[in-house]
Amino acid sequence: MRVAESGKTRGGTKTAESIRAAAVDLFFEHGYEATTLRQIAEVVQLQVGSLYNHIPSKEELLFSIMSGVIEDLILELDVRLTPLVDPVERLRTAIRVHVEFHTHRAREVFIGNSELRSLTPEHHAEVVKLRDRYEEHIVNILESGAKAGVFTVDDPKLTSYAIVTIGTQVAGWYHDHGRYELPQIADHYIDFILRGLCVPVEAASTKRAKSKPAIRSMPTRRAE
Amino acid sequence: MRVAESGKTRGGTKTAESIRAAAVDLFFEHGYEATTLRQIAEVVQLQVGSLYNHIPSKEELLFSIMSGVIEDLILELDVRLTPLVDPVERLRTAIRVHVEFHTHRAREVFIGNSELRSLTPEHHAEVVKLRDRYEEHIVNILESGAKAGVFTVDDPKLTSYAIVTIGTQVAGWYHDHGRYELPQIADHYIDFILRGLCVPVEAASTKRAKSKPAIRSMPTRRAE
DNA sequence: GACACAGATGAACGGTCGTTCGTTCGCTTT
DNA sequence: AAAGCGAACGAACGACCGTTCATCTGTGTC
Repeated sequence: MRVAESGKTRGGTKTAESIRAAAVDLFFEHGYEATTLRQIAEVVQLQVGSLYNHIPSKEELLFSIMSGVIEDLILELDVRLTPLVDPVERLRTAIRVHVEFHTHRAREVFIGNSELRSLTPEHHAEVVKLRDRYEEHIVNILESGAKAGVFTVDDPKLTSYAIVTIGTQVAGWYHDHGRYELPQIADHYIDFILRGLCVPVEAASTKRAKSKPAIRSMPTRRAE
Repeated sequence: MRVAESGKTRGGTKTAESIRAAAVDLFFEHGYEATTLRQIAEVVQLQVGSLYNHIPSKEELLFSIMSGVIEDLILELDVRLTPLVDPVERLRTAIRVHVEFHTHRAREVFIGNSELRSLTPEHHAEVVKLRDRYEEHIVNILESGAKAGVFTVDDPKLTSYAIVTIGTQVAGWYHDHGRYELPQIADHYIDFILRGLCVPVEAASTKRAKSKPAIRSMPTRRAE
């Protein structure tokens, strides 16, 4: 899979881009409030004041990270979903994209999920709007599948919460070269969710899987 | 259901208890790092310095909140699970306890899930150990159910992640007098999860439900 | 070689932070 | 009435915060 790299989609000079990258690392590790502009400056080998040649403020830096990652996610989902029409296949792909994106961009995603309250009211509202727009995609898939009679879903919104959160939390513990391969994880949850929607999984799950046996080992430790 | 009220289980003077309560509110609303001891002092009508007659430090205050809430959760789960032997019934109850506890103690739970990195390494390790102990309970239920042949579960650990996270995120948007009743939410997710484990839900779900029709409306907005 | 200009510098600003501490207050026990 | 003591006070500590700004530097253009 190809997920757009951090920041590739948005412009920015070399320096601005490395400031952003350093901020992502530090915000992820210590949190936005606990991260100092002086720490960021040290990583990018600059004086504190020099940062302001590239960013308007600390809060704007956070906002650009948070809005950027959701925009990329929506973009990626759109691209991957466009050629598909079958609701089951669309849901399967949506889950796969969600899991893959959230693990590939885990640090940014984590920031996006935990630093909302540090935004100004205006930026807060903007990010929430983007997030809503994403969840709407999932709900739409569920509803079109329900209408087609292929999903059994009491309440699309409630169910979408479950689906999204399952995929999101993978980012919390997955890391490369861990015990689980990413496609395995995605398939595991896809099957789990499809069964939850009363889709006969054996027939639907032929795209992948079947190759590897069920895994029994555990990941070492959840991140953070 | 009766969930132990915040702090009831642990001792503490009147003042110490109101400091803890104020801290929970403020940590929840603004985050640990962004919360000032002066804010806490103002809420409990004290001078800043006086707080130190009741707490050893700001970090210890956070730690007592975080460890306390998990301890209460484990306690509650133990109490409710003890009389049950049937794996399906045990899982059903575990999910119900998880959802109910996480909504009743939403503020503390949110703090517990987001402020881990503000703890000292020692406290961090201790909280993680408690969390692991809780998840072990869920895994055990899944494994005993799998052994009994009533659950179909490829990977108990992976599946327990999904189950726990579904129940946890409810705390993020549920609020009293919202569009959803708590038992409805729990039942909805219980059925969803049981189907994911290949348990025939129609036969198993007679305990509750059937009374109200499926709901279609949405909650106003996710919290935070 | 003069000029322009983006970007780096580093000192400084006004604030706020968690924590400490000598002191005082008010209640209980003698 | 005196002594003892937990708790509140309030000023102070040193450290660090995000941000500003006048100044310098280096590179490309004419």
